[in-house]
Amino acid sequence: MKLINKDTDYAVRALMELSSGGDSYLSVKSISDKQNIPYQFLRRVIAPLIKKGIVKSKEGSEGGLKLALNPAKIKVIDLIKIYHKEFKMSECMFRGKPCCNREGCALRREVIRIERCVTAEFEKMTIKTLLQK
Amino acid sequence: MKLINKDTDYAVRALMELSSGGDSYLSVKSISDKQNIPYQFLRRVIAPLIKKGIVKSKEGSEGGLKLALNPAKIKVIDLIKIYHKEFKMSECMFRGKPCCNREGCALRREVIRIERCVTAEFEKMTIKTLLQK
DNA sequence: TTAACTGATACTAAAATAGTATCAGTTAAG
DNA sequence: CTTAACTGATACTATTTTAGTATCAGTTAA
Repeated sequence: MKLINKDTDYAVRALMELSSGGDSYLSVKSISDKQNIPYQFLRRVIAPLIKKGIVKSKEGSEGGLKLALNPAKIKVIDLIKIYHKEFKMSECMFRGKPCCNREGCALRREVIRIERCVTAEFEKMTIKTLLQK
Repeated sequence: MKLINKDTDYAVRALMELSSGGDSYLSVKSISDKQNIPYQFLRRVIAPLIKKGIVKSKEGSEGGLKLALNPAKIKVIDLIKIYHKEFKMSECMFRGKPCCNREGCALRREVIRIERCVTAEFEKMTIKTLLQK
């Protein structure tokens, strides 16, 4: 029943940390220390952000991370989608099989409506808007 | 990432079935057949509904279930709460320990706001409103 | 008496979630 | 030219949640 899992939570916090880091490279270690995030976990969380071009990395000593995008361009909905694969609260699926009741399901139609509203909220939410609060 | 789990889904469908059953007792077996719900699972799902006074049961042969409340009085939010214990999408907890970042967490504040909106929607939704769609 | 029911609960399996460990390769500085 | 401080990649474990099954007991109408 959680909209946000640890991956998304840690990603958001790391990105907020990077936002305040200016143009210099910050090491994953320093972020994990400051934000109290398990180091190895954070490294795994950050990997897809680098692949997606949200974060830039520099290898080697004195290396680290910095933002590749403006904080205003980094939407929370995109982060959620990265760590959930499919952002679908109404996906009545289990072991690949869609629920047999799908088509006529009144509850499902309502959940889809609510989901659209939640998605819209996370669409508006960016690292920048979070920093402003 | 699901707002509704199988327990809630099955409970809603069983309650809709009971709504159209008038004042007679319907057996769990007949509901599970009609709605394609695993029988033993459905029995376990229904147990708390009986305890909470949402459904009335009659034991023995020719026994079964019927609604104890008007469909308009049965809120989906209450069902969700029954099967999730705590309806809290923003509960940054793991193994009983609250996340150390709780107080200053901008993301959490926003998720709480969104949660209030989702809760309000499920508060308005009843078995009756679902039957009308 | 028995078949059709509910009450209660213990069990298993799979998936999601959270966290750890370890291999390798890169780079700046001494 | 070595070494310490980094990232890249991935394999592993543990815990919790979710979904489903099995079984023993008691109740009641025919």
